[in-house]
Amino acid sequence: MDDTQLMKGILEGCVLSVISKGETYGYEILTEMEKVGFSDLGEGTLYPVLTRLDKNGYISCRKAKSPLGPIRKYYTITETGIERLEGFKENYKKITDSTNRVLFGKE
Amino acid sequence: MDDTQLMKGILEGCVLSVISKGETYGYEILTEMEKVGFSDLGEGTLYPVLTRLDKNGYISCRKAKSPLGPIRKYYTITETGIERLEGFKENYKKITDSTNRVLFGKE
DNA sequence: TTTAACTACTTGACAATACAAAGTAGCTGT
DNA sequence: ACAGCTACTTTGTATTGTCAAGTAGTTAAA
Repeated sequence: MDDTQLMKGILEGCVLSVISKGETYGYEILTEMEKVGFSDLGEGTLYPVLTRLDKNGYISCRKAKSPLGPIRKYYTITETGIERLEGFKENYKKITDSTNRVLFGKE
Repeated sequence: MDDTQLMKGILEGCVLSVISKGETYGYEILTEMEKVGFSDLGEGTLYPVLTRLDKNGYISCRKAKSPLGPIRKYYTITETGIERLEGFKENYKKITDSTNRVLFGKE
């Protein structure tokens, strides 16, 4: 009924894209995502994505102390991650092209 | 790992959109969807969507004999379905706008 | 010093849904 | 009789976004 399903799969690509722009950590990604429009992205949504991306080898992780607050986990995109991101972008384009055609009749 | 997740939620909106253009039935929707680019959409994917849309009152159903093959179930969009489709379109735009911003840096 | 507010990450349970696979069944042409 | 097409059903599985609650460090106000 709600559109939470629309987020599926999209989120992973977006997070990977944010990380591809330079080393960053969870909390910062969270604010970055909010800035571009994913306004009510919860921590319980984001952090599992990071864990998954790490486990799949798309990003690598390093721990470091924060100047304020608890320890941070800094993430960097890997080679495989870059490939994955490219693949994702292509697929995303293909699917949204089809969708736009159906929804709005655009070419 | 694969991009099957990207379909989540999108499919429902697309199918609803196809039905909104005029009374139709499952098999025809399947070919229509393939025509616009959802090329390997299986029956086991589409039919549950139709059942769900019907159960939620977004479409209504009527059975009729087919000139060739077994009985067809013809679907029409309802008032609620039209509203749902409008809501979906808005939400879809919002999310893809955000996504495009992250992925391609577009405005 | 206690309290709140902010930073920062973790974990468990839950609901949705795309897809594969297999099955049922009617019709047509060879 | 059989293949091939039309047409819908059902069962099972894996993935993943979200909610809720918890842990924990820092700083500043009360």
